[in-house]
Amino acid sequence: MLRTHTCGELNIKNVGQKVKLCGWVHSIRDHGNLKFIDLRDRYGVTQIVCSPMEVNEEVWEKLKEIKNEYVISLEGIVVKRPEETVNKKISTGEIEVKLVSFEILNYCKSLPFDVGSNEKISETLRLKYRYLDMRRESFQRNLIKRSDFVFAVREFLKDNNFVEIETPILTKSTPEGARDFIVPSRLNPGKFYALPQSPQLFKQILMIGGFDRYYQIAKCFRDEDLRADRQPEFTQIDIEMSFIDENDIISLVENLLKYSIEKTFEIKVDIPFRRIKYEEAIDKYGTDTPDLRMNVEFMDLTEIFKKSGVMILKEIIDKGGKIKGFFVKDGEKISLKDIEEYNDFVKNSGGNGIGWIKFKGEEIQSPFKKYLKEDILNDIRELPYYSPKGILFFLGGEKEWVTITLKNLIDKMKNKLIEENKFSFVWIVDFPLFEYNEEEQRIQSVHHPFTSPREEDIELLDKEPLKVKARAYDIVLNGIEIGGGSIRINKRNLQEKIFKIIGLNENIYLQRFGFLLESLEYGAPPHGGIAIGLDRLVMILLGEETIRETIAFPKTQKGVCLLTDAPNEVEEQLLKENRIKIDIQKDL
RNA sequence: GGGGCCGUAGUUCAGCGGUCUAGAAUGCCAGACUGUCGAUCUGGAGGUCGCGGGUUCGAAUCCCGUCGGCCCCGCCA
Repeated sequence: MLRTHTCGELNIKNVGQKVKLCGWVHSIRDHGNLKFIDLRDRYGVTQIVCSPMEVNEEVWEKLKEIKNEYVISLEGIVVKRPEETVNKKISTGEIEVKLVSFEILNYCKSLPFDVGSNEKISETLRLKYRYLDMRRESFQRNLIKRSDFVFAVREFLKDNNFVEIETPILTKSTPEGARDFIVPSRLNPGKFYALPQSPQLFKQILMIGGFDRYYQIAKCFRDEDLRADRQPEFTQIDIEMSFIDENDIISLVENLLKYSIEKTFEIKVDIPFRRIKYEEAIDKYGTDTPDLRMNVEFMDLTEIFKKSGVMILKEIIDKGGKIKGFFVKDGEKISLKDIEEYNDFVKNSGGNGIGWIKFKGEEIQSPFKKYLKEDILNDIRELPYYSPKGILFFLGGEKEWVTITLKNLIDKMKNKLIEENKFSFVWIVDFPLFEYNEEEQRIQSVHHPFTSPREEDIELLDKEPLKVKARAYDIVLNGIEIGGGSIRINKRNLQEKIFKIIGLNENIYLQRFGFLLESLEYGAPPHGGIAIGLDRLVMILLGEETIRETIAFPKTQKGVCLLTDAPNEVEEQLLKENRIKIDIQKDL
């Protein structure tokens, strides 16, 4: 070992010891005949002190060569700092190491950005020099927290009898769902593997193989456009269980999250989480990923405004439209200028504008004031979420448009509506099994085609498939979907029926999923599971705005790795061996 | 496929109703300094204002295109 201690380890108890340290030169403070060097590794910073009185001339001369981010090893004596020079900001602040000798293990060029400061650096540079970015405290902390969190997850699952099993990365393309990344097969010219969008089918097969509790920290790949919370490759905590129902999975995940989050972060997790039905979520929040930190629910105000004399609203109602709205509890947070902005936003979304009533005790302020008689106001005051100094916002029009526009509106007001920054988990349940894809003119699965319908809805499959509910559940944290799962189909005939409903004919589904169908005939137990987006979850727990802050080597929005410059062109020979011809129109 | 924002010393930014011979801070280089920890002080170097074209007597600044980064819609079973 080149070192006896790390740079975060020494304290007053080590005074007098001769130690060896290794690390990066964090900063040098040169006072002429007295130099301080902060030596850093991932455990902390230790101050090295040296003066020409204390070291031999050769060492003192060589010290002049050292610059920031040089890697050095050194030997020295731990000494107590003079009382008035103790640094309370660092764990090693009570001591310093008096230099005896040192060695430069490697030099460092002039840096593209300052590793020692917390200054915001453009992400382009951070990604190109990721190894320097990683030396910075904030990003280092993120990766360490992620590691700790994953460890806690494994610990919990191990304690609960789960077996961690790896599934293939080179697997079969199944065109349902996201676009696949494909890999040519040299041994099978013209054929391709696909990278897994998730280990879905393998984990079901594992259930059939008798591993009734499986998990994996699984890499998944989807060739779709990137977002702040979406990367082409990402990691899921993938779980599957046999002989269980929805409540077992939900309760397992609640306990898993409580254990792992409380162990890793200073965050309290209260379980069980609230459950909201899909339809209710859409109706009250305009989305199936509601952010319950905002204390806001949409209400149908059509009946109330029917009685008002406001012509615009009356016309909307007569045409079959709806009036929906919501209260902002603390109306003082919203200025007339803000309302102006919201009004413009609604107009840009295709509406006439936003209606509003600001309550000030008995008084009100509203563009519709003269049409709002006491009985209507009294009805409004009876509504849930009313507060004497709140504002009611409302909007009329076609029901779905109203809901979506209200949802977009509360997103704009988000920072005024979130009262405390907590972590708000919610389950969304009772999803429909299918939805209609207008573009492709066909029925498709809301989750995936292996999701089981509710027992009581099976008879609806033939006549009214869109009314069938799924045994599926999504988990949402602060308005972001962090996971989802379902009870799966474990009977061949039901699975075949679902394939047919989503428009796969027998030839196709046998070719794509024949192996699954066959396995279902060999004693497939009832089973189900869930997948939790690890990068996203950690992102939220860390308070980060992008998933890239939780991934060591992420890609840019164009899917490029700025560190390695992937993707790149490959050797002609490799293309030949894989029987691939490139067909790109080169611009001239 | 579409919409928006951004691109100026190594870095973070200012300048953008045309005059800039492009500034600041920090970093870098040289020198001074025995208690600093964002050390301090003195001096210095450092820029094809992403790239290409246009308008203009004159463009970092206005216009068009292009490249790159970010955010969003579509897409993500």
